[in-house]
Amino acid sequence: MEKSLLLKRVPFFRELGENEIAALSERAVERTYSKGELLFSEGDECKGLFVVGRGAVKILKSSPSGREQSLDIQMPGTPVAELPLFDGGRYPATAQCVEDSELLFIARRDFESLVRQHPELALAVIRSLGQRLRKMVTLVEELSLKEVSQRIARRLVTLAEARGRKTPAGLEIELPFSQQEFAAQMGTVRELVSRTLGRFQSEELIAVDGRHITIRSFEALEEIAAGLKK
Amino acid sequence: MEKSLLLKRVPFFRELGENEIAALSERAVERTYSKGELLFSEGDECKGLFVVGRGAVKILKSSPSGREQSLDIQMPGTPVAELPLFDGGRYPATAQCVEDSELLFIARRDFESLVRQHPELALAVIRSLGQRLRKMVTLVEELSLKEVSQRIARRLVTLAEARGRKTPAGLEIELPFSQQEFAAQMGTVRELVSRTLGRFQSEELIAVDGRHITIRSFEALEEIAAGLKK
DNA sequence: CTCCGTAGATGACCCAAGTCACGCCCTTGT
DNA sequence: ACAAGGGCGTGACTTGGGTCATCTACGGAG
Repeated sequence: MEKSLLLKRVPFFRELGENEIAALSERAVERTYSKGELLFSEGDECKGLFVVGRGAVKILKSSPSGREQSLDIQMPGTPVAELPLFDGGRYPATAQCVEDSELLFIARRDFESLVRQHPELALAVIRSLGQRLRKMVTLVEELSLKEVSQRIARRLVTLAEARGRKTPAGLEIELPFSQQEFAAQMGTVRELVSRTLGRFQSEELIAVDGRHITIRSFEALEEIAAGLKK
Repeated sequence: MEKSLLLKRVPFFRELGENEIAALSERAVERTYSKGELLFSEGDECKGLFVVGRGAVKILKSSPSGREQSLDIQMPGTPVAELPLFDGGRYPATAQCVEDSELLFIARRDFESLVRQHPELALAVIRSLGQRLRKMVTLVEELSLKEVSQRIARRLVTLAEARGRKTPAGLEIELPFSQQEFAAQMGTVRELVSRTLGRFQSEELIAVDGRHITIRSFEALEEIAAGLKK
């Protein structure tokens, strides 16, 4: 059984010993979803905790007119929905698989009794909520106070820092998602992303080839992100 | 000494017994600030936890151009800055007194040792972080997917629900802050707030008299907030 | 009483960004 | 091989909302 292997990868559960992990993986149920399927919808009652094993899960808000704001994308090893699990409320947003995915599901009561036995777990939950809160604060700041081109520049910069490969031509990065998805993360629409990347390219700040982007002037992007330059 | 009285009012510390409260209030330092003073700035290192005793503290982000996005306003009895206290990071935003205020300050190490002795406190922290996170998610949704008039209508509705007084003319509410501040909370500017309230008034949905607002058609406001109507 | 300083109202203007429409390319499935 | 659909590039247009500049009303200080 590899459930326990997955559980051990979750930063969340690092504090637990072998036997707790084993006990937990007894209780955990494996579920598979295909791309596009919903784990739950905003407003649903929270039945338990999900942990991403394979694939990816997007947390999102959507408007009646069909626009979508992505709040976060959970990759393998991350928990989904620890917030409502704790405060007993409903899911504040919708969760959708963006690829075919395998998840572990841990029923609410199982998780609760686990926390009672291991209060240290609460600290891990705090860390996790804290991270999310910081992300949301940053997002609010960008949506409210920054222009779209600034947000895009900022994103390119952070992507480059996180996983850029150095080459003679510059830092190379791979966009990990479609422009549509990129736009949803930045609170704008596909067209603007396309246009802005085009503009950056014509100004020779970047070179675009499909989802493959070479950064030719990291500094200029940083200035745009900071609002010092257009 | 009334420090302990204040501490007992904090939902946060409800779990503590008499002696812990007493011990904590020994350690807590009273500080007074005048209107406009900063408690700390975004990016500062976190020295400890504040608890609002009197007055009010605004948590905000601001842009170089001078615009301001208010994230939250803390009233008496609420803690400020429990997030960086826990994850050890820096303050994610700035805190400013919006009135002359008295606060308690609890040094980081004191709080930490308290949590070690009383792990239940962690659950209280989780509740508090959770609330904030929910607020931020809602804010992101509004900034990204709703128009300004929708946000304003929604706010009037929630204010009315929370503290509206029924009168023959309709529900009456008192705006608890200036239009400037109101705008900062909704991610817009003063002028738009003024104009929108004016429009609502001319459409006879509300009657405005200074900060005193009478809601004449609650339903219409709800429809606007939901985006069903302009 | 008068003088500021702050809060609010309002009109004129401008522009970022969202919408619509279309065309192109590439992949996938039949 | 072809059709169908998804992802992307682009031009044209509209508009919400932010900026600027006044003007007025009110309230406190001197």
